[in-house]
Amino acid sequence: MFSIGELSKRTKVKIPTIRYYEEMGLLAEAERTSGNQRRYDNDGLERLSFIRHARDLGFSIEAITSLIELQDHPDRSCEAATYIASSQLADVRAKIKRLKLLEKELTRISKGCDGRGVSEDCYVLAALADHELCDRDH
Amino acid sequence: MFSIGELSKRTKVKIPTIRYYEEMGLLAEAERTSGNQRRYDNDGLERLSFIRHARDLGFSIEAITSLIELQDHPDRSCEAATYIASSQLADVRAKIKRLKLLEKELTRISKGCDGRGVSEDCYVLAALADHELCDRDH
DNA sequence: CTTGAACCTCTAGTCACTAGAGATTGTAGA
DNA sequence: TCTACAATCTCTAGTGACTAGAGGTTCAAG
Repeated sequence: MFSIGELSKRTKVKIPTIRYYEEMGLLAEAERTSGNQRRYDNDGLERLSFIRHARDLGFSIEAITSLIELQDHPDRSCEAATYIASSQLADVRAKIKRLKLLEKELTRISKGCDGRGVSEDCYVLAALADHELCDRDH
Repeated sequence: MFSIGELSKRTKVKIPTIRYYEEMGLLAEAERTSGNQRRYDNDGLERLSFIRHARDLGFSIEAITSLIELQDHPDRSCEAATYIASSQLADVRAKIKRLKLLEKELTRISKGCDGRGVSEDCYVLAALADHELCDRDH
């Protein structure tokens, strides 16, 4: 049995965040000492690691809640879990695509006034003002 | 002179968002009719387009505030603006890098239980629970 | 002059935390 | 056993960039 601070250190999840997860129902309510402090065991550690990993992968709290529910009801859980993971993957791919477009345009914009003589107007500001200069929509 | 609804239509920025930008000081306070409704001219339209474009590119409200200040004080504005744009670009590139790692891992996870026979435990959940399976840290 | 769409302000909610105040508890050393 | 102080507790409020809704007012077409 260990304290919230210990759990925090082991999982690298900040203390207020742990309490927040508990409040949100992601984490079961922890046992308490007679003095009302939380105590955790290995189960709590594993569950929090799971949550942390899923958050790192960009799953929303809502999605994680679903995944946890699936863990507790193993019937059909595999298909549902795969579905959630695939949606997440599609989401990530869409974000990458969009960011690449942004990268392209920002590269163009940033190159405006490099080492060479600075013209009267700032190219960066002009580029931002004039959407027509963009190669594509966004 | 046109109304906030008209401005919204032309810029594709929602009405409450326009008011929010005004409140944040991004947009100058609009002129008002005798009945207290906002009226905009071409200047307002251009400034909002600028803001919208910058937001689309992921610039924060804070960064846009700086860019707008630069527009009003053209001395040295070019270097400063280029700096802001470059930071933004670095940020975007970092995000892309991170998302690509996530994509890789999610692909691996999603492939767990495809069409073939569903095993006893869900691979997706197991993969999420066990960080050790990851190729890299995140 | 009437009607109803569009506008106004204000408050509160979203997501996933984070920060701080003020009080209580746990624990190591004397 | 006492003391000191680090760690914990609950609670409220703040973050960024909006979004939603209530309840009231104004504009413009017919």
